[in-house]
Amino acid sequence: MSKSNTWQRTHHCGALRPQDAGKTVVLNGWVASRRDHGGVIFANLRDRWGVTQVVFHPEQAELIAQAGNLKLESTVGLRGRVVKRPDNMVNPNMPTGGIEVAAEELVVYSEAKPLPFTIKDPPDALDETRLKYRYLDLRRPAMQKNMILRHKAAQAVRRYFDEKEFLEIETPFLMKSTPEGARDYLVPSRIYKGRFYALPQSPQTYKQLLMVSGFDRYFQIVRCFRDEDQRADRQPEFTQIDVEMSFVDEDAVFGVMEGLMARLFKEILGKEVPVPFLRLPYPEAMAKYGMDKPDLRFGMEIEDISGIASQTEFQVFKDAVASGGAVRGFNASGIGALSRKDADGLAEFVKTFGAKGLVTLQVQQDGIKTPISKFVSEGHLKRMAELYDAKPGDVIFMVAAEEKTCCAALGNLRNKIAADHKMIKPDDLSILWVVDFPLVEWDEQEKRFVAMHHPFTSPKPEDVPLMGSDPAKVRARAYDLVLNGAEIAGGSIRIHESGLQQKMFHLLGIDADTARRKFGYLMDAFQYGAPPHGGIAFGFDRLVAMLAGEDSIREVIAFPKTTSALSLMDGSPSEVDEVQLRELGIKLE
RNA sequence: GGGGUCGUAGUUCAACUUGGUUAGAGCGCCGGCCUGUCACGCCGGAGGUUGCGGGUUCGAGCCCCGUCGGCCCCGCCA
Repeated sequence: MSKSNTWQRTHHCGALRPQDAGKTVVLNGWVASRRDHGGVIFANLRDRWGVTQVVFHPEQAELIAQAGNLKLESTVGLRGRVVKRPDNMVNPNMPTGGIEVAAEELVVYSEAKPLPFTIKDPPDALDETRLKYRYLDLRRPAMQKNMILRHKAAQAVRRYFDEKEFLEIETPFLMKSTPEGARDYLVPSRIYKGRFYALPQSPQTYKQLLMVSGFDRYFQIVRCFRDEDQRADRQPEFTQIDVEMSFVDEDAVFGVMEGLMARLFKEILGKEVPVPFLRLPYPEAMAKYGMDKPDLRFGMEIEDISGIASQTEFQVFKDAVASGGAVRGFNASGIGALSRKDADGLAEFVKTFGAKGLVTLQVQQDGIKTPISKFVSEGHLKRMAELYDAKPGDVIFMVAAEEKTCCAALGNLRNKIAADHKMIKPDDLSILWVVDFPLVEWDEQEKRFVAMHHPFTSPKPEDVPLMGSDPAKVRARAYDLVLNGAEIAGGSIRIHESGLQQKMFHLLGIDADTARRKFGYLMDAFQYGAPPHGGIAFGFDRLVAMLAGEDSIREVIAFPKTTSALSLMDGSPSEVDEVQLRELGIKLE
């Protein structure tokens, strides 16, 4: 059989069952394993559908010789007869374990060199090795499963929006660089030297313009680019489910998105998700959970005890309150005794969020054990314990700092304690809207207000008068969707009047000239009949990662980059020819 | 930009408290044996610029400085 001809398979490697016994079949696949017994030889053939055992019998000398030379991960074609295995040889761990294929003819399409690592789950290779040979890593069943799940989620999204009369419309990847937001990836223009396109951080302005065009109900599964530092859940390019609707308020957007989430969980995981979702105001989220993406799968709500704390003789507490900060904490109920080492570790942890230290109260049968007993009377300690409703076996964690630091330290500590003490049951689900975000926040470095969401987010109508007098108090018509403590979507009802948009730019310290130069097209568009509109964007990679039960979005992206934005496989970014640079009019320093 | 952690055979790891002879093991690879395994088994063998550069030392995988790279985190991410 010539190698140039690919045998056309009759079945894939996960298909055959005992009822197929007697059929002559052709399989194509990779040699996943080979077990040479000196006489009989077994091999497993793998493709993306499954694995099938092939058996070579010693009577066929030529075949046996071929099989004996089979290299792992070579691609082969195999013709043979399906044989039902005797009961004592059935492999119950394989879907195809009831049969094997007795080989009659074998062709090696491509012999594989020894692999840098074994194709198996979990991988026995480091991330670095996996990324360098990503095409091999993707052969692992777990990765294949993730890619299939991602595909299914994308198809479910498309079906859902299509049913709801949304239109999928593509928007440009080469667009105008905009101020605000993340650092842009720039693309030099060859025709106009010295000018640059930017890759979209999101199709935000385009989808708003599509609303002006009358394409009420738009969605797109679209790549976005942000040149910022990476994390387990952040890649330089990532995928959004981008959505926009006209003539809507928050309720209309929430309704459609809750339906989408329910559909995805049902189709992908077979799980029912109760709708509507809880709506938690931002100030409450910050006060109780210390963050705008709270995980409600466990309790340990944060309480402010600045009142009692300032009455104690503990200078750290008194100073914090006196200087306008707070003393807050939460009760890690039932975690039991805390070793010195654990306590030190947790203190180090909160320090990364700016806290100076961590105060612990260990409530025990015979009293309260705390490092601050020298400064705080027994009465005060008891009142604190009461305030946190603490019983023996509980540990109260407290941080004294300015409010922002209290939130960050305690909010993240709360998550860590829950994770460390395995407080989250596998099937628990926490899904909620966080609403009533501030429109802007003060940026100490830039000495100006910056948009908390983005500059096109509408303020609440009743708060518009405050834009001039007390901007920090203005609430936005913005919302985030939070799933198990991760922000998976964010959106808002937008500004659709050029006047209000100008006011917003003014508030952000963007002068009229700059606003016109950067966003003139949007403000112009709003003057020709703009519908009230709003929308949302999902982090599709994060969503898929959660559905797949993965901690890092790298596990659900076929070809991800490293935390330093390198592609270890193809070596990008790379230097380019001098000629290319000259054409673009670019000189390197 | 900052912090933590890691980098030793193709690969995953080890080499101890305190720098000291020839840097070890599993898997993989190569050779041999094996007719029912399914991570087959057994015997033997090859395989090393200890990421890279410099320094300290009689002597460095180990200590110091720099650099490159992986992962996690802070900042950043409208």
